[in-house]
Amino acid sequence: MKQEDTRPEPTPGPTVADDEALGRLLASAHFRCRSLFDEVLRQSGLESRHFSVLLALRRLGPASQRRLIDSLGVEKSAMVRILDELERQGLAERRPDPRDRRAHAVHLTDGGRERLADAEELAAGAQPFGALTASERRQLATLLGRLAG
Amino acid sequence: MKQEDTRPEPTPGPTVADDEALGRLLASAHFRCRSLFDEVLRQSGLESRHFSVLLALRRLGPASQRRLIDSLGVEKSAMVRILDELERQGLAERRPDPRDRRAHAVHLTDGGRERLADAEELAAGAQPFGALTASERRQLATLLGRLAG
DNA sequence: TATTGTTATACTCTATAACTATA
DNA sequence: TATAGTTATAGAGTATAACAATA
Repeated sequence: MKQEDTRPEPTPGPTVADDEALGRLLASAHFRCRSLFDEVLRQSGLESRHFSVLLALRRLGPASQRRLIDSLGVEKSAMVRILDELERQGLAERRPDPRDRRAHAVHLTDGGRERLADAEELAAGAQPFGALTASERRQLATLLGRLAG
Repeated sequence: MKQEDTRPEPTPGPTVADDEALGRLLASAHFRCRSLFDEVLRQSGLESRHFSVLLALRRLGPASQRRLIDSLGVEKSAMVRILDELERQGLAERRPDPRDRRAHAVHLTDGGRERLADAEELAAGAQPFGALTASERRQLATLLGRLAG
């Protein structure tokens, strides 16, 4: 029979209630961050989701929807809608991919590039993480990266 | 005329693209955390939002909807729906508040208390922040707290 | 058979406004 | 006038399944 250890735990260990509170904090920070972005971007006719896709297109160059989806972690049906909206505004184009006739090569248009530059200037004023120093932002990115795994 | 400083900035300063990437990380961590919670809680017939309110009721004791709203940061119309669902399952009750006839005193029922205990046991298995040590969790809470302001 | 993209549906969360009954 | 709560609506997000065209 094992001996009972009656000493209190050295570190109490996180309770479920702690996890729940941290989860709410996560939600609140997320929504606040996005609403700050959206508020500032509104003047450019874009929202966060468009901005993210335009940035990805500039970063990756012409890319299939599949590649954008994997790169941004967006649902494929959501990506269809976002690209519809970007095309309607003339900011991106779906062109045929000569190497795979199922796929589209999504291109950033000149207009899209300009609009992105404008949006970037606006977004610089959003400062959604302005409460944190550069080092703290890196800390946060590391911690969140481990969670998003 | 001011002299041009041609030295590179010591710390490059966060770009808008960095902020955008961090925002996506925040979103992804948030949704992953909630889906882990919901998945594990499903067996108890509760979802995260119910769990949060039940925890708050146990923590605060009988409380007005206004108090729950302020305590959890939920919209008042959302709180109405959550309490409707909890009442329908017999887990909480809206009773008249003798001191303010506009307000309800929301009570946790015995059934609610039991269901909460069951849900807590289930939720302990969710480990939404299991990738982090206790100290990292505290770090994360501090950083997010500054963002949620 | 698997993959790319499309369409449709459902549910959650936020946000807002209009409304009631009280204070 | 302001507050507590209700109802309704709109918009964003996730998630899923079914489908067409192509690999």
